[in-house]
Amino acid sequence: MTGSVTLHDVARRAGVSLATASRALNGSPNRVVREELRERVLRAAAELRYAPNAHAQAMARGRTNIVGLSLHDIADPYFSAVAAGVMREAEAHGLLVTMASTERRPGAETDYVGAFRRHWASVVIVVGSRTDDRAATDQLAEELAAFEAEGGRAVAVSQPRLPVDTISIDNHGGARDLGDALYDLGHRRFAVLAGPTDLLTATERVGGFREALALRGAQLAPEHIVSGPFTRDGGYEAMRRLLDRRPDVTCVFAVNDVMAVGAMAALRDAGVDLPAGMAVAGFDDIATLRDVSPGLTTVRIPLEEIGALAVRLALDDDVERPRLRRVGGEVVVRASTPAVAG
Amino acid sequence: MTGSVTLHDVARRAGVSLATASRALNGSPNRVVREELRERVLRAAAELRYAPNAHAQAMARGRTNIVGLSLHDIADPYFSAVAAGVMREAEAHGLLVTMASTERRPGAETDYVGAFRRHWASVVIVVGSRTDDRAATDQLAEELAAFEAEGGRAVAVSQPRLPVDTISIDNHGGARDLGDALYDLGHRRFAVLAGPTDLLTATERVGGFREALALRGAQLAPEHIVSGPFTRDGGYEAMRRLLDRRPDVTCVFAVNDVMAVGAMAALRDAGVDLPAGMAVAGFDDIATLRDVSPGLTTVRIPLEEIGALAVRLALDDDVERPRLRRVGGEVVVRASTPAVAG
DNA sequence: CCTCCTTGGGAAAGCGCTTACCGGGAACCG
DNA sequence: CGGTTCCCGGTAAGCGCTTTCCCAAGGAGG
Repeated sequence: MTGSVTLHDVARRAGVSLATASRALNGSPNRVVREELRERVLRAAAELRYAPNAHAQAMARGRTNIVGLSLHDIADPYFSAVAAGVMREAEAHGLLVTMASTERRPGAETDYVGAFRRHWASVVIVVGSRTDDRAATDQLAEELAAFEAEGGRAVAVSQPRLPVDTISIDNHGGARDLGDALYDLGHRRFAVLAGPTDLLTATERVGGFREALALRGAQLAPEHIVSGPFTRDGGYEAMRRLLDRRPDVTCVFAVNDVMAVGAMAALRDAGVDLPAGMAVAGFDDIATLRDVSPGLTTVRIPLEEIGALAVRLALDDDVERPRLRRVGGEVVVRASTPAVAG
Repeated sequence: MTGSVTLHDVARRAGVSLATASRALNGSPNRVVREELRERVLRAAAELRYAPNAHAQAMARGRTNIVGLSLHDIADPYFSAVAAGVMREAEAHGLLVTMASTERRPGAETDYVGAFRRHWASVVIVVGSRTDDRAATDQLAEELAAFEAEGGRAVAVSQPRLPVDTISIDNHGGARDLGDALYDLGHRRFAVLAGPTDLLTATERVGGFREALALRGAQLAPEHIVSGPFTRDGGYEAMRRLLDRRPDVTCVFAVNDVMAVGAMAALRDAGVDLPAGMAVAGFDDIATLRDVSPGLTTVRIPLEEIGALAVRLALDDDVERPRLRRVGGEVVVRASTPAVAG
């Protein structure tokens, strides 16, 4: 950028040296600037609309106020909720958030963490969950370790096996509780729209649900488990494939709300009456979807709070690290899963 | 950050000077580095896991690859869709997005643009629309002008009166078309949930809708226009207040989808049958809400495309500026607005 | 064999800031 | 009244990189 006003200009206009100008503007520790000079400097800065160069400050100070945030897709309400929490908390601490969307491209997290390293981010938050690609996870772990070795602080959300502070959503427990609740409503024959098989978030939810059913002796046949992307269309397609198998079930658990809504659309298109013809449950309790009709039974996850927690974890300097925080969910029963006769 | 590997380390390990190391890594223009040295440098860099310091590069080069994005609330699907477009396009150009959420706090945009200026962002995108606070707008205009004077490029979305490239959504025309479509379905007596009165996006939509009705001679009494925040709860509350007035209307236009969904919830809670008891229309065609039931009639706005366009506008160097791009919407009629007998 | 050009590496000057460190003057003490 | 402290402003050394400028070496041409 050309022509920007520098501290040099301010100092000259105020008739003081660079050092004094800097001290006047930053109020340097145990160092006083005479009130008169201070005011002269502040006035000059205001008159010139001086804006300190963040890069120069970063170089001189050796640190920044940047939070790097990597997530799968900001348009997905799950991630945008977490991002909102991160941004709210970051703002409260005077931090600026630099965000990168991996679009689920393998290895993208690692690239972005690298970018954040180059920018000397003081905090990096990685939100995601891929379980299959071991090599990619190892690379990410290595990059994060390098980042922390340089003095940065990293937090992973829903991404285990990383050598940093981790926030883990209790997908297993939430799905188990949901399974129990659905059983208690009288359902016995279930199907699951299982999401992507390589996403831990998805497989944990399937696992918890299966466990609940197994304990109660309810049915969940392998052919009643259909996988598919974590999207609306993924839910729609998975539901279609399930319907093709003419399953003898009364209740479908889609492992996230977005898929559940797609599934409901597929059911409607197939002429199934909702909720009477089929009970549908989701997971996450996405705010935007709280008013779908019939109201979607789901597991509420405090997504914004998780984002905020990630920032707080990164900022407090606890001695023993890495730490693991588990965040639980709460079953919310709505109209989409009516009680049925046992 | 301490302990990070610097170019100096790489140069020493490769047995060359800083200059050569830099040239080898960047492939400087009209300047050749002998292949053998080049390889030595690259190998050394890889072995040391060298990551160039972005701030040092910014200082030396006088520019950055940062896009600053300011919006109202990333958790709102309208803004997260635009943000997704910005990020996708930015990524394609090797840019990093730094994002700030104003939470609708007055003057926050100006603060954030200031922060982006300090970071020498090469592009700043402001998404928003506040019409009342003239002083705040002027300050923002001044800040953006200063930013562009320093060589940056700014783009405003839905925010007129700013001395920079602007993308304007045709709210008026979209709402007009929607009004026409609803009229053609047989509706004659309308109400509007008008959104915040200080948001241009909202008032333009009301204006366009009113114009369509006026032209056709349909009714839109002032007491049938209720304002409220652009949120789900805003829609719910506005609808409640409207119902208290026992309006004699067959169709409600909520000026965005999120409000429309809240309104539908309020109608259901009031025992109104949907869509038979009341037609409801929205605006935006939020992707996440495309499967609400009954399907919401709305005006589709290409939000992601608008985000991407903002980046492209900022990057191409057209001579004549500032430019104005108008983006239109398209009416999508779904089940929430059934035809009625004239 | 000498001069002129080309090739390509290195030294060093910044980019804009922070922060030791230095030093002059005033205040205070014996 | 000289010496010791403070107090507070200035000088300058970096932070890690890019890039201009200089210069040595080798090849071509006379």
